[in-house]
Amino acid sequence: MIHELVTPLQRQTLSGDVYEQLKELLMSGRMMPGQQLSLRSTADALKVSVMPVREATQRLVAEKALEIGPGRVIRVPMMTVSQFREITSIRANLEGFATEQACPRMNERHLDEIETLNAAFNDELGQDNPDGTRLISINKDLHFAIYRASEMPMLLQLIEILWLRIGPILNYDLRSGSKRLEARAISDHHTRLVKTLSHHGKFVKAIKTGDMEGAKAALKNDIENAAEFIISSGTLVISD
Amino acid sequence: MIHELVTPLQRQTLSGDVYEQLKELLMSGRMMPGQQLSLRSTADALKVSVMPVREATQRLVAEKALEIGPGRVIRVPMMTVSQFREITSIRANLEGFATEQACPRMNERHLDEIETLNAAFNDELGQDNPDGTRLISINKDLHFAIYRASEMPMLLQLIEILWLRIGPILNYDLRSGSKRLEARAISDHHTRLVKTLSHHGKFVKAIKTGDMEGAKAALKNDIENAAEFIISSGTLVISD
DNA sequence: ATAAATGTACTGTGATCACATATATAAGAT
DNA sequence: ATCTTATATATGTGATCACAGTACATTTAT
Repeated sequence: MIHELVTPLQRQTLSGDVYEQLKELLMSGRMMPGQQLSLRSTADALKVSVMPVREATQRLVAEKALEIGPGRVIRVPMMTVSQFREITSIRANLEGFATEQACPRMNERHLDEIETLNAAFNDELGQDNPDGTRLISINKDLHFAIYRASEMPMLLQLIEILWLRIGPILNYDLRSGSKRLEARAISDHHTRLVKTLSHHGKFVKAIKTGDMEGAKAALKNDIENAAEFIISSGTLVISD
Repeated sequence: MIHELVTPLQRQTLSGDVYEQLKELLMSGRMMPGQQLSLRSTADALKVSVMPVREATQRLVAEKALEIGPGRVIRVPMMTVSQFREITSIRANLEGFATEQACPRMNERHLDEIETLNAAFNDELGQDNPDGTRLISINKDLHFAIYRASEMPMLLQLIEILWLRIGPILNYDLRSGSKRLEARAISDHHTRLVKTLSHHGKFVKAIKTGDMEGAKAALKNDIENAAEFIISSGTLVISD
């Protein structure tokens, strides 16, 4: 029978689709901090009514992935250094906890997935001109593959909220950095990025050998080094 | 001119007000797990249009404080034992972290506020018939007074999401418990509750003396004992 | 008497219109 | 030329209507 072959095609709500799209835009850094977005224009761009866009944006505002400025303008939030430090601190704790919970629950499928992602990451890293956006995308998938092994959906949701907030920062830095620095500095930029991100090697290794404490330590190193890199690059707002 | 005398009346959005109201209803346990709510009826009850109620409920659904069941019915979620255990585990970690961060930032004002709340809590506890709802309310204020001292608004928001989910469970147990048990068992019920909640004594004491590790330990004790009490009371869903 | 069909009253979702307000543009006066 | 004022444009918010479902009771046919 056909009925059992085709996808149930249970159509999500339009609001949900719009939310997912905007979320992806934010996490992949296609929107830069401070950028405004209007309900009607994005509704036109997405070929939907304003209604779904309203609900999606309101949800993102609730998650602090967007904010309403003076005059009720909707924009992607700027981030101060202290705010960034706070999130980094929370991440080190929460994602460390997730790693700790994930380790004893690791099975073959998890390890295969992680290994594949790690290989893809190193492949991209070996290219002459590594695609920063792609690196960050794989980076995200790698982290969440580990956290998902903890079998704690609620914990995962909390971590996602944090990533949603730092997503724009990560990629904005990456993109604006390429333009801001002259050619010479760019390679330096990349060198530092590579050095920062390559901590994953130790991280993944620790995960695979079941070294829980080692994995936690490597993860915190990863998070804090990346944060230090972002802060020193000067893309954040100084005022508090 | 009158204009400068009257309250600025900068009215928040109606959606925001409705959200706050529903949030309060949920956290104070006025709605029981499984209870449905319709947009139009609650809109009528609140004397507003369905529009604000829609946005408020959607936000609560996003925070998993409400859920959409089959037929797209909106209801306050049931909670399985494993889900409850997960949240308890996350809470012990996250609120422990908040306490750790709060301790070195404690000043006189914080300590005064905490002391006042602690006194109110013990007063209510000393009554013949302690008001369970009030106890839980003070309990919540006490915890958040401490967490707020951490000066980490983002961390606070994450913890609030967790409390929003367990709020209904806490109070539902308290209310249905009084009816479910016969008179004799009720006093036993209360005795256990008192014993469980009175861990606060040690908790507050540790906070005031700046004993960070002691405070963390007392807090985890508090959370885990309360959780054990809830689980053993049998109000949670067994199926997973 | 039982079961199938139908109707009715709900549900959330999406589109469209009305409104108050803020921002930018342009016209006017000094 | 510059500052003020007025108009126009665009913004989010809220209300209302239309629609596609679902649950349940009533009715009808077997």
